[in-house]
Amino acid sequence: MRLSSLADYAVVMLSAAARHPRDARLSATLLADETGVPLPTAQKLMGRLAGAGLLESARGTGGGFRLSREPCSISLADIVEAVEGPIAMTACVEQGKHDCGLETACKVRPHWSVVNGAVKGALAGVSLASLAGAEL
Amino acid sequence: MRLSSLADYAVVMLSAAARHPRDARLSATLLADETGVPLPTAQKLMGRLAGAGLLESARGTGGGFRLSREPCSISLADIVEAVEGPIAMTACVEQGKHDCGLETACKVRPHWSVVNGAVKGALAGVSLASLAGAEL
DNA sequence: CCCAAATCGGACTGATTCGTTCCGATTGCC
DNA sequence: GGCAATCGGAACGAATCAGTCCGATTTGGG
Repeated sequence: MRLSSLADYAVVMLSAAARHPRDARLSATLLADETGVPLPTAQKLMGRLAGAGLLESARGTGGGFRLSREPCSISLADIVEAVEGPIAMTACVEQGKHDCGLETACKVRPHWSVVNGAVKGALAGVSLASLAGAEL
Repeated sequence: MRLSSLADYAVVMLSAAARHPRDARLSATLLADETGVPLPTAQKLMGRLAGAGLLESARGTGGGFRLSREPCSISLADIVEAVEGPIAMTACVEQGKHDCGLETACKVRPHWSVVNGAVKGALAGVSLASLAGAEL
């Protein structure tokens, strides 16, 4: 029931990125400096976020990253899913894995769907804009 | 963002236990049979749940486990915390660990408290009684 | 009163995942 | 055309997790 620290770092780095002008090129080095995340880890993270479609990357001198969407339309759920994979608290809520081998008619499974939805909703309700912008 | 399978098993086993008479002695072997959880793993889990105070244990012949509270007053949050430790999505929401080394004035932390509370609430809202009892 | 069966409790091992680090590939500038 | 800067993927070490086993303790019968 804990978030991986990679996901935690990703949230911090993206919120830092959202505080920059929308069309600026941010290098991994710059964001690592601003946030305090170790550089190699930051590089890995930026790459993964770009692969997930949250960032656009450009190589070469003067390259870097740029948010591919507006901060208000990027949620915590998006970030977490980009880094950790689909949000599925148990194996049985993940599609295509209904063979948990336990009770054939599992009375618990329907409840997990509800809980999973609630958790996902809590994460989806917080946008990157609100993280970057402001005091609580 | 995923629950450990130990926690998943624990929920299944406790919901099975809740379907038995309140004062019956349940052995780890019995519950393992009913749920399909491997016996050694079930033993380990029951011990941990007893240590957390959710179960009362009795040794010797005819011993076993018994719920220490009414099913309606045991929530998913209780079970998850018993198996996985405190529900804290990030390190900074856990008390006594405010030295994350990142930004001194972290703009993200207050939001994590909110999200953490929402997740915890979602888990606390489902009681063991509703898990054991009924169809959705 | 002693013995034996049954059950809990904790220690050990193997595996998977996580976190980190490093080096090669690609691009733009001089 | 060479050089510097930056992304991209591959490899390594550490920690946690899942699973297994054996010893400690208690009850019940002989």
